[in-house]
Amino acid sequence: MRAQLLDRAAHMLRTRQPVTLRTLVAGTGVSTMAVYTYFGGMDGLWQALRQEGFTRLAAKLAAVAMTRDPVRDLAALGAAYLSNALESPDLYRVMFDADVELEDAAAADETLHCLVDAVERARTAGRFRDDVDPLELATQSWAIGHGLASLVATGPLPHQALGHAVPMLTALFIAAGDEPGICRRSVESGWGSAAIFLNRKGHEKGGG
Amino acid sequence: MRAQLLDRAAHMLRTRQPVTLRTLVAGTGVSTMAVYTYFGGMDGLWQALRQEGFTRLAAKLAAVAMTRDPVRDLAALGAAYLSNALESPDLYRVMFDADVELEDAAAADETLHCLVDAVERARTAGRFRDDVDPLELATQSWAIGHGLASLVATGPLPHQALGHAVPMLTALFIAAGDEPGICRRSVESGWGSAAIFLNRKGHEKGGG
DNA sequence: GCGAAAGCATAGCGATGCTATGTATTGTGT
DNA sequence: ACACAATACATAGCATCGCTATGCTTTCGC
Repeated sequence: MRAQLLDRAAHMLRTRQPVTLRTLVAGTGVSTMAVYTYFGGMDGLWQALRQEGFTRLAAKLAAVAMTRDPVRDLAALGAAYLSNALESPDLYRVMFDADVELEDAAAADETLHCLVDAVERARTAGRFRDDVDPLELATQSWAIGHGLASLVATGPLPHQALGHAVPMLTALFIAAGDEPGICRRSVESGWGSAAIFLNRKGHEKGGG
Repeated sequence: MRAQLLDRAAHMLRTRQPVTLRTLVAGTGVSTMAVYTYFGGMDGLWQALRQEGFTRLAAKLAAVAMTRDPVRDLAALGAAYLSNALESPDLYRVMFDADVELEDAAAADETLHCLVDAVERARTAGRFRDDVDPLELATQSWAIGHGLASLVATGPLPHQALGHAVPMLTALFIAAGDEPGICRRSVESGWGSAAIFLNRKGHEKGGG
């Protein structure tokens, strides 16, 4: 039942229906009190939705196949991140929008972990300098991804602006010590692994 | 009266009081209808607040003194951007948070204009390559600033994470053709011009 | 000084999230 | 199997939200 309500809330978010206490339970045959027994109120539901968003994101990132090229993997993770943000922009917005700020640092850190790992692999592989702090570079990559995703999801920038991720990540990794030519190829390769979504303008605007 | 309501709304935002139709007019001696005559409703007020946010930001950016070093200026603009976002994080959130998305592209473009100018100056000064698209590089700089500002303003990242802007902008500008050593000095110089706010943890948490 | 129009106050509407109370439904001990 | 306790859910009502309909006051045109 908890999962059913969460799925319904996510679906209503995706279909741009207003998610209110009454509209959420309408159609499920269940009453408003269920929201309180399971989430303790609407705030709890939003919080659970954010957790769900981070969980799905982590799953998407974990599904990215790692290769022998850690820089490529970093770009692939960035592409997966942006792809996920665009698949359900409203859920992505909820993940950062809300005023409730509980245990997000933990969830965000968890999500970032694979990025940190990839940076470490790149460093031990000699692609990045030894003085590169994996957590710092991962955070910077995240900031790039989030900046683009946020600007695109909230309106001001068009879809295709996500393509900026390629030169930005390339610049960041080159500054971390990677060789420019190789880096460019790696990033483009990683980006292409999941960029099908990103290069199409509005692959499915109205959710069916 | 319009300005008074706007200022009060901004103040309530800064002091974390809930901004509702009734709490907004309470204390001003004016009634709820004033909001409708001036803004046409709460949506109009939020929209006006966003406009106000962009206006203040544009003023802050315009107040940055331009120098002979356009790369330094770019970093100074970035620092001003982040400084403004941290001075009133709730207002900054409103600028991008809301579901209302009117004429923001115009306001955002206007705000970005000085960035584009600085990039063009850097290019004509020989700091950047000729094939650098000023609008693209300005947008990328903006994405970095917004990503950091957003992640810090919405919670997950601590204040000091804004310092990531220095290596990130440096990497971006070096990739645009600037000479690494000079670029680093320019960015650090520009960053230092307004970084007093940014390096202090929480310079005035509770608004007085 | 009179009619028109705009600015603002009052009261009430539907909808929101939430809580108090009542009713099943489940689990447990003997 | 039956009584009792605890949890899960439905119903009804509360305060508050943004908004609108209506009436009063001020201001402007002439």
